[in-house]
Amino acid sequence: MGTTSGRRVGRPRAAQRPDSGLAPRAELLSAAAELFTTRGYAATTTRAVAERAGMRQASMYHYVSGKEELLAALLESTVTPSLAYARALLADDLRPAADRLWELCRTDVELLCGGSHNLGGLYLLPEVRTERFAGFHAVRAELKDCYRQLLAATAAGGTLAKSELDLRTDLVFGLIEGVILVHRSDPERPVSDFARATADAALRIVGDGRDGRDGRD
Amino acid sequence: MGTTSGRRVGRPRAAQRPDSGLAPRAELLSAAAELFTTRGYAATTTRAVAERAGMRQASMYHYVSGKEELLAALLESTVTPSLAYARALLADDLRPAADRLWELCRTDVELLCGGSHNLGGLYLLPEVRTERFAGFHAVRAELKDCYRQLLAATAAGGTLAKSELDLRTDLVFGLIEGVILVHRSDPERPVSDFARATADAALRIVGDGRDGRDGRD
DNA sequence: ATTATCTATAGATCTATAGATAATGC
DNA sequence: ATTATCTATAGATCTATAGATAATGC
Repeated sequence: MGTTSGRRVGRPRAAQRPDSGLAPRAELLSAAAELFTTRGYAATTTRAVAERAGMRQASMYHYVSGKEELLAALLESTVTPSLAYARALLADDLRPAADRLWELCRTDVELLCGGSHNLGGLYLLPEVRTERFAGFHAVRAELKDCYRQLLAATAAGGTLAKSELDLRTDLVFGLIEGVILVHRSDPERPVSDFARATADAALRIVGDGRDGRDGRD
Repeated sequence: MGTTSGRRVGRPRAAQRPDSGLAPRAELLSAAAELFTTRGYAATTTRAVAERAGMRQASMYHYVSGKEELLAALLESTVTPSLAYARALLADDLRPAADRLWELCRTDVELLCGGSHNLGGLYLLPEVRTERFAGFHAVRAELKDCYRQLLAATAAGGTLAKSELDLRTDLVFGLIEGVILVHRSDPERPVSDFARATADAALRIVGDGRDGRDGRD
């Protein structure tokens, strides 16, 4: 993987820094994650990304085709693990749907807020709405559909008309994604507590009264 | 106001279009609102704003000092009316706090989603976090504090410890602001219904069971 | 020979200012 | 004379490519 040894092929970097242990492409992604989330996508230059990853601006093009590829990769990395987990939960039809929905919410919040960078914040960038990120949007739509199916399978969800079900799905999904903003406003709060509290809130929106679903609190 | 008559002082515009009826500064703000929300702040050029407002790029500087001033003005215009209303509700101590909180949520969603542009979406721009917009942040913090006070005054809120109160305030406030994203995903839904549903959801997060607060539905 | 990097730069912006111009007002 | 606009442009970017260079590999 090129991460291991000390001596590496190719011209040495101009400004060498302590080895991050990451492969160059991963370093670029990490740098982009930080800069895109804190300064915004459009405001971040290729120079800023490359330099933070320890290389010169032009060298970046050895690994990626440009900024767009970085953003696309980051977006998909945010949502793909959630989808995998959501599908597993959907298949596990022994557990009550409300428990599984709670668990999905909790895990999503942990994933969104847990990473070192506020990756979930990338959802919110206006640039993301463009055609270029259709792949991400498709995965996200599937994830939302998992939410809808779980919600429909709960006791409270079963009683709702379709339009009302769609509305509550949107509200729950909106709460989970919007939670990024909340986390931003108080990053001190322990993520695991926060994730549980958000999942509780989500189930209250669904209309399920029970709290403290995992026995704690 | 210069809006009234047909013949106006000064060199005529190069590309004249049907009179929008707005004063030039208002035209600029409206153009900026649309472009900032749909394409993002950093990605929007002064040329794009000016041209959409019907004037050449350089002419914009006759009315504003640059893009930042436009964004600052738009942000404050979004949050100032909410704050005024929140204060009025806070002072009206005859009505139950839960009713007033519900009303505040509903009105905020209407204001955020109701305008022709998705102005609330500006909150989400990463650029907004900078020092330059301290004025906006101050007003927003006051608004959030109104939410906290109303929430604390509800029956359910009165039983909460301080940290739990802060958490629920953040969740409710996050839901209201995040609702912009939900609205984006389905702009067809009638705003007034949506606003009521969101206010219901907010009160469920607070822990107050009652629904359909204004007697409808 | 292969590879990962570098330096240099052309071409395409974008912002903000300087100075000219075409209206109305008096 | 005053005003609102225009055209033109200097200076400051920023992206993406071309071509050179300094390592290891064989």
